[in-house]
Amino acid sequence: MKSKSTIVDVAQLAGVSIKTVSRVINNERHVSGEMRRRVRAAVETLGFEPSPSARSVRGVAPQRSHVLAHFYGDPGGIYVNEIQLGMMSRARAVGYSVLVEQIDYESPEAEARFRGLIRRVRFDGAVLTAPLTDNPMLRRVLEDAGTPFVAVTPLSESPQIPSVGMDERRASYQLTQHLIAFGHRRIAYLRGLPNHAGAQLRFEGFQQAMREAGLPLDPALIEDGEFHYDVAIPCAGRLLAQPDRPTAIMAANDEMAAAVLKVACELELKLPEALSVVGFDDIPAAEMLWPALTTVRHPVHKLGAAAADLLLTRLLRGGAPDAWPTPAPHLILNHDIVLRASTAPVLARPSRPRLRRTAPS
Amino acid sequence: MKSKSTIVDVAQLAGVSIKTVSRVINNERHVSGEMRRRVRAAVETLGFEPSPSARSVRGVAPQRSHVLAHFYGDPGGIYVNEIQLGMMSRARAVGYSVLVEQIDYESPEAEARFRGLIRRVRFDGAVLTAPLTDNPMLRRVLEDAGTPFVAVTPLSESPQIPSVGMDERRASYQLTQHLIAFGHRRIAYLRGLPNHAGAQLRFEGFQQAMREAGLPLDPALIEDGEFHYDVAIPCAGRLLAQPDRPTAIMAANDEMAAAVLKVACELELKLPEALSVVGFDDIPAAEMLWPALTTVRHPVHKLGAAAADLLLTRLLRGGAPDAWPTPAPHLILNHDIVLRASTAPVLARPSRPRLRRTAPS
DNA sequence: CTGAAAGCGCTTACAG
DNA sequence: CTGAAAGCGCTTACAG
Repeated sequence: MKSKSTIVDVAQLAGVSIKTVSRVINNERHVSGEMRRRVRAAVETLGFEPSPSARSVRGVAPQRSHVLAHFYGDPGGIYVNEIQLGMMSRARAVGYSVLVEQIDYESPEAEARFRGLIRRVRFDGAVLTAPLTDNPMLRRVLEDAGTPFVAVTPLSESPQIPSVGMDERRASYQLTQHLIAFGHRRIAYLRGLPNHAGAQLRFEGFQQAMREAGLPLDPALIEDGEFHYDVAIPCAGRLLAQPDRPTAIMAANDEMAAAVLKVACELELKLPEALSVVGFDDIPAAEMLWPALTTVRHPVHKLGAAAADLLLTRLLRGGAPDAWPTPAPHLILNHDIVLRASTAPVLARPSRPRLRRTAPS
Repeated sequence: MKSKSTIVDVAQLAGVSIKTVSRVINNERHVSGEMRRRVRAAVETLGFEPSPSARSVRGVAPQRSHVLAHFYGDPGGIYVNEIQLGMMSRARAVGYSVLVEQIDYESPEAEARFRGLIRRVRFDGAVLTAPLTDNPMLRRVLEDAGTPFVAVTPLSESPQIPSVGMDERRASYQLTQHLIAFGHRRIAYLRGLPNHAGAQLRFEGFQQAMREAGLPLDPALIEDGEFHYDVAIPCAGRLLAQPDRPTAIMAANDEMAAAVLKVACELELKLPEALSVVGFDDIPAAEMLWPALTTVRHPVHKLGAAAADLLLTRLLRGGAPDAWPTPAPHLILNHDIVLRASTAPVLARPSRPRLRRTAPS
């Protein structure tokens, strides 16, 4: 209800031409201090705000929306929120905001929806997180629109697309070594969903550490927990029901590790002496669990910030909105191994009578 | 890189005037089927898309952004994400997107920032969550801008502002009754931050149930955990170190309840026999804890959806973007009490020798 | 350094 | 039902 005045009003009040007003508004050079001052004053008293629409009718850069989008695939939970917070931490400093959108990437109408979205709400750049990062449709649509984007993924999938991630394989390798150093030899593994690039890398890190230590990879000790608590519960049950049960269980994420702890508590195992458990990510619950979970701190917040940084430096570079350098930057952020109470040296277990063998499922 | 064609191109191809094209685009009446068909065909072949900027230079409705904003104050975590998901579930069906912004409401430059935000990124409506809901500055700025907003809060703070919430007092009351029904008489309470409207209501519900049961409110059994896990740890420690320690502890949220469980596990109390614990909210960790936490399911997702609904029905009503009805709607959504393993009937405890009294801190 | 003119792509009156 | 004209608020050439 405020901005009713136009450039003409300002020009009249300042006693100059509208062109001069335009020059001042756009901070062009070749304006005398006197003129500039007069125009500024007029703008102030009238509370004049240039109409964005009118400005962009004519050529002019397609007008920045000052919005960065975050697209993600699965419900995501805390992970999504941390990425956003990381993005915001950088965005707000330069006057940008963050828009979030869950993409139903498997739906047949996904492309039409997404094209509609990109036309309707203008955003200057986008961050994609797994499992969206390797979706060809999204890439194509974003490229068509000339919207730069950054992938949050451990894999540098394309030299054209910048990405940020952590070394998931190495982290998993280190965590496995930690268990091995504690004397564990029968170590079980709970895998995640294969559509997440990290799932494969984490498993590889585990395998590598086991191999290097000369430890066997018993297929009976590998389960697929799909990254979900509920799915991991029966997996943990099977693992711990084995006659020669593992002394340690490594889960590809904290949710599944939580499932292992739950089952172990229900079996009244004494933790961590009777069973060491490790997870991955360091979700808020990790510390709250009993015992507190040893895990890898996934620098999710930093990943969001780094992705936003990449986008913003390109967007704010002024000129050349052209393209990323080739090869596009691929950032690997540091992680921490968080040692808590859920891991302990393996105990020399008194040999016990073999239980009846459970049928493999 | 697509939409290069203008209304003139379309008019030429279709062999009509630009005015006719304009009419078809805007679905005006008084256009013959023939004309309409020809124009449609031309639009199709040219891939014509009217320029939003050009349309809005002239009068025309200020142009909807099709964006709903969610403003929140504290980091928020999973709560924030659930609100967003709820909002999205309604927004996407009608072509709206969700923008999120954390507001540093205590900063002195908050107002300037917020005014900048509201001018820069256009959003058609906003959802505010605690502790932002009763912030006068935000309200004023939004009202100045004529942007409708809905508060997510258990309190109907103003007849002008629509809100959605749950009956936090009643839920807390019910949960306390559950403990009392299990025979608990010494029930401790962990309070939350007073800047959250729910904190007070939850405490009132607890007090009411205690009073009605004729149970005393021992000040030594009330601690302030500030809704945070870390802060609640020492509180729980003090509570459980008392010579005549409580048989049940009620926490104003799940995070604090998790802290109680952690301390209890460390003291090697047998749960839930030796101590019943309840929380509030039903965060994802609630189920993962040992023992699984009895709590109130806060319908956060539904609150987000309901808030978005309120906004969208007003925005989509077409005409009259005027105002909310008076009094503005105040929706109370149902909650569930989730009974899990962390509560059990009180055990007749063998009287034990009094420990040395710990000094009140 | 300053300004009068033309034009951006579309819509609003106003005629037919 | 259709169209030629004028105009939205601003910017881009082009002169002074």
